[in-house]
Amino acid sequence: MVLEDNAKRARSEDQKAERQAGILAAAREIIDESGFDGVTMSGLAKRAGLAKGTLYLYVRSKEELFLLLFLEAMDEVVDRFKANAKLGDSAAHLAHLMTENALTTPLFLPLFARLVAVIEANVADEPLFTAKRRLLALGHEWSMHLAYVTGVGPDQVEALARTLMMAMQGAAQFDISAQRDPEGLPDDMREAFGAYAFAPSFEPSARLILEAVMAPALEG
Amino acid sequence: MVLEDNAKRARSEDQKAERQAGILAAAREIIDESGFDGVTMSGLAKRAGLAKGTLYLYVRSKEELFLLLFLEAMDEVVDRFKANAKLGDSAAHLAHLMTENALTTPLFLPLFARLVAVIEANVADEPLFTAKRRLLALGHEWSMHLAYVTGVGPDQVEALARTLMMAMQGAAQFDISAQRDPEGLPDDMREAFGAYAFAPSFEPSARLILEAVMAPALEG
DNA sequence: TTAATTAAATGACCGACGGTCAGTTATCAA
DNA sequence: TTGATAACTGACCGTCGGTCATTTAATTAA
Repeated sequence: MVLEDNAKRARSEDQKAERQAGILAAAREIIDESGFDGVTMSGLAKRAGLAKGTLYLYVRSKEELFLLLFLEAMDEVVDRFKANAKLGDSAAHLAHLMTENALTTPLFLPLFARLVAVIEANVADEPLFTAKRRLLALGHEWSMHLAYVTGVGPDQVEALARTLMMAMQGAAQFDISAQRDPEGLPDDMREAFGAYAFAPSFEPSARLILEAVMAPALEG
Repeated sequence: MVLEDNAKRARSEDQKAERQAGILAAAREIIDESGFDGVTMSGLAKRAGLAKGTLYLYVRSKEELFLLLFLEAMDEVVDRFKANAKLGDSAAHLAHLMTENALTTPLFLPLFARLVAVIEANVADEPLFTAKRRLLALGHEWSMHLAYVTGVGPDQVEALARTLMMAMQGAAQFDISAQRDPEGLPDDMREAFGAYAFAPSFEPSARLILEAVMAPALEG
């Protein structure tokens, strides 16, 4: 289980998994420091203490790397939702939980925003299918818990979950613009960029959507 | 107004505008044939009958080109909504109109999906601000007409418009995956990709959102 | 008509990047 | 100790977006 720091080569499966984890950690560091465009495979190799060729033994492409990071983040979001959302929570509270979960899970929002147009567009088929299956399973888990806490029937929850996911995708997109440093922005642009931050965009929308579906569910 | 086909150089402003229009047209052709990744500046120059350097006299970067294309598409979407949505239309009908407008305006959805993560990320500040101002103005026009046809008050329409735009962004993202040729997809993936096409994703969500906001507006 | 001026057009060139592969060498089993 | 395995390396490649010194068409001045 423990890999020697000075170990030169990863032979066992455990060691290989640790190598990959090290690569993902190095990628997270670079993203924190220089954003997604700051990630280059040469730079990543250097940061992870490997040659560039070695990187490709553990990650098939740059986009697959991002996909792996997103899977981890999505996993965390679903786990937290299952742990925190309780039966009987109000629409407002659920909307708040979803917002907080998404916002405070590192890299979730920026990766979600880039998932389709940037990441999926450049991943080979096989790893894409693998990831997609995992994402669908996670989405299903999330939907099931949502049905449980809201009391929405299994026939309606899929539409509800899809609508919420769509809103979250859109809000994640807007949030990229909102994250821009206001320094150097013209005055009229400052508002235009900042007004679309994730929380004030998503939370009221999620609440509206949840209330619209939960109201009849409670009556019926 | 009429530019000679064999005109070698664009001197007047009209001629320059026509050159740029020709470049945009060539870009549309390439996108139709080979998708967005098929657009390279060398290939575009060849298609437009120009040297690569000349391209950069009319478009400051590849992403600014896409931004210009999106502005045209957005313009068309807003125009069509203003022309087609009438006072008294039901939520279901409005949702249908929005869906059709988005779906049948060439390039609108794929460009919308790429707008933030791909396009904005790589456009210089000045052209970005110019485009953003135009987009905000168009969004405002759209909102005003939406307020008029739904009877939603001016204090609420901004939130409504934002929620709808978020859902449309998300649906546009999903639609990219859904557009993938099912050929060669594993059976279980075929459903997963196809199920998220734009119309069946967006239209019911838009209807739900519109009904939630229009119901109290009609009562009050 | 000709010469001087302007600026549109050109394409060879550059740097950066993602990805590859023939060769090297650490590790382990015999 | 030796041979086999496969983890590792980094020089190299092709592509692409973007630049700029130079060319040349079009316009203006002489």
